[in-house]
Amino acid sequence: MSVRVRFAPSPTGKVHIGNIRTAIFNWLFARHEKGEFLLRVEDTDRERSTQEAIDALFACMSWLGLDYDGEIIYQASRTPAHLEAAQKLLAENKAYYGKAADGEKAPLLFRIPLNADDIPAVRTVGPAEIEIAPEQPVQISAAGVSFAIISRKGNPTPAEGCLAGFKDLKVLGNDGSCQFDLAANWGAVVGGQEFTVENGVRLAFTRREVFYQDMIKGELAKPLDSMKDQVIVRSDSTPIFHLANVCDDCYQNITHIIRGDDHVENTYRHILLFHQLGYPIPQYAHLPMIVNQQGKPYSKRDGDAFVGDFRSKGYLAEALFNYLTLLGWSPGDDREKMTKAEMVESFRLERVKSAPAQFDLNKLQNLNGMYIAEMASADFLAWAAGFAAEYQVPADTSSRQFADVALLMQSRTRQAENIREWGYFFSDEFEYNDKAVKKQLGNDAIRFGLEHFKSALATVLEFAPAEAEQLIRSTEKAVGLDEGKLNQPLRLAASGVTSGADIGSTLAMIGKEKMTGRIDRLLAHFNRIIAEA
RNA sequence: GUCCCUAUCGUCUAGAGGCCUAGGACACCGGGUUUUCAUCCCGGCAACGGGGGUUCGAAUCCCCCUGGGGAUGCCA
Repeated sequence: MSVRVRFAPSPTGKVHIGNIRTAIFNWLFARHEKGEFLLRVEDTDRERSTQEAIDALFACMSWLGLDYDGEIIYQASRTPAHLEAAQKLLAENKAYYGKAADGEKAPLLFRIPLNADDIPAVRTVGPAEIEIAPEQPVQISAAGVSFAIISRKGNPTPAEGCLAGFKDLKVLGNDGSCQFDLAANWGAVVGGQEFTVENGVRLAFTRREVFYQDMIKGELAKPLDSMKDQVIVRSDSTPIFHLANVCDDCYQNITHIIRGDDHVENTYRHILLFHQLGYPIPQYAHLPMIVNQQGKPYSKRDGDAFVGDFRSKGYLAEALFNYLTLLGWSPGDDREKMTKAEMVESFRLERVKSAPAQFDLNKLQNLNGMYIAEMASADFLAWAAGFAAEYQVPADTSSRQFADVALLMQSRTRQAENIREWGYFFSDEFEYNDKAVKKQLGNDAIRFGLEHFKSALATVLEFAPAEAEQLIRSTEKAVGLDEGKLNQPLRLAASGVTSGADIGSTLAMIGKEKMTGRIDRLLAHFNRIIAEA
C-alpha cells in the first residue's frame, strides 16, 4: 500500500514553529516515499478554532511550499461519523456509559478490550505483583481496579487501571491468603457488580502490555494495568479528540502517523481503538519537541515562535524550511544547506533524533544569509523593497538608486533588519558613531585631508567608484597621509558608521554634491563634540 | 507522586564495540584576502553528565544516580 500521511493541526492559534516542523517532516516523508500528504483541520474545538487561524495556517504552508494532496478535511464536519463509530463500539460492547455527573448525561467510555490476548498489539509480559497500602480498600468494577500504591517515600498514592489490565487478579492479604479472585467473579464484575476488598497488601496478576515499533523511538510498550478506559463521547454528546482523530485516520486511510512526542502516551490507546474499530494499525513515528533558547518548551509567551513572524522578520521560506529540517534530523553526512530535492531524497524517519532540540536563532540567521546571498538580483530587490518602509529607508523602492544600493548590500544582508542600515544612501539624516568620530578625526592631518578631499571633489567631472577611490588616493598623497588613512573618516562622513560596502562604491553612490555637504557636516559635528567634552 | 522517553562542544549534530588523541556546522577568538565592512581562505577555543558493570577493548551494550522532556483531562 502506498504511503499516506497527514498533518492535522487544530486551528486554535497561530501556527507555531513546532507544529510546522511536524508538517515538514510529514511532507518530507510523503515526498520521499512518493506517497500522499493530506491535510486535516481538527477544528472540533468550536470555542477556540478561528477562521483567522485557518487562513494563517494555509498562508504559512504555501509560503513554505508544503503542498498537500487531495481535499482538506474539516474534522468538525465529520462529527456524525465519529458519533456513529461510537455507537458501533457501544453496540459491540467495546464501549460503555460511565457515571453521570449531577444532572448530566453519562459520558461514553472506550473499554480497553477485555479479550486483549486476541490482539496482535498486546502481549503477555508475565506474572506481576504490586504492593499496595492496606489501609486503602481495593475497588473492583467494570470500570477498572482502583487501589493505593506505596510511593518511594512510603506514602499511599492512589492508582487505578482498567479491568483488562487485571484479568486474573488476586488480591492478597497480609498472610498471603487470597482476599479476592477476579477470575472467579469475572462474570459478576463485567455484569456491573462492584467489589470492595479490605486489607489487601498485594495485587498479583499476569501483566500484559500494548506494544508497537516506533519508527523513531524503537519498540515502546505500556502495561494494560497502567491504562484507563477513556471517555470518547462527552456528556454533551460531542466526540473527544482521540475518537475523532482515530476515526479520521481510518477514514483517510492513513498509513503512517508522524506527530509530536507529546502523543506517545496516547498511542497505546489509539492502537486499541484502531483495532476495535476494525482498521489496520498504522505505523507511528514520534518527533522530539523543539525547545526555545532558554531550553524550555515553547509556550504562548514565546511570541517569536509563530511561523508568520519569521516571514515578516525577513527569513526566507527556504532558509526556515532547511533550518527546521535540521532540528532533530540530519542526512548522516556533513551536508547542511540542502535543496528541497536533496532533503526529500535523503529523508529517513529512522534518522530522526529522539531527544528535544533547542532552537538556535544564530544558525537560522546564518543559513538565511546564505540563501539571501544567492538570491537572483530581481528576487532580492523585490524582497528588500518589501521591507524598506518598515525599516525607515526613505527611498523610492522602484528607483534605479534603490536597486544599486540593494545589490551593493546584498552580500551583507542576513535578515531584513539589516536593511535599516541602508538609510544613509537616501537621506542626510543619520546619527554618528561618536566614539568612532573622535577616534578618526582626532588627528589634524585627517581633518585637513577631509577638507582637501572636499575641494578636490569640486574639480572632478566623473565620480564613479574607480574615480572616487582614485581621488581618495591622490588626496592622501597630496596631504602626506598613508594610503587608506582617509577611508574610515570618509565613511563616517558618508554614513556615520564604520562599516559598509567598499568605499569607492559607497561614495560614488551618494554622489559629489551630497558628499561635499556631508564632509562639512561631519567636521562641524566633530567640533561640537570636542567642545562639549 | 507515578509511568514513559531522553542525555556527545554554548547550540544543531556525526558516531550503531576497535577507524575517536571524538568529525562537521553555527556562535566566539585569532590570522590572511578585501587599503574599510561583508563574502572567502587558514587556524584556535570547546563535548562523550556522574558512578558502577560487561569486554582484551565502550561515546557506543547493561544497571544505578543526576539533569532535561513528555504523560498522567468529559483539552487537542
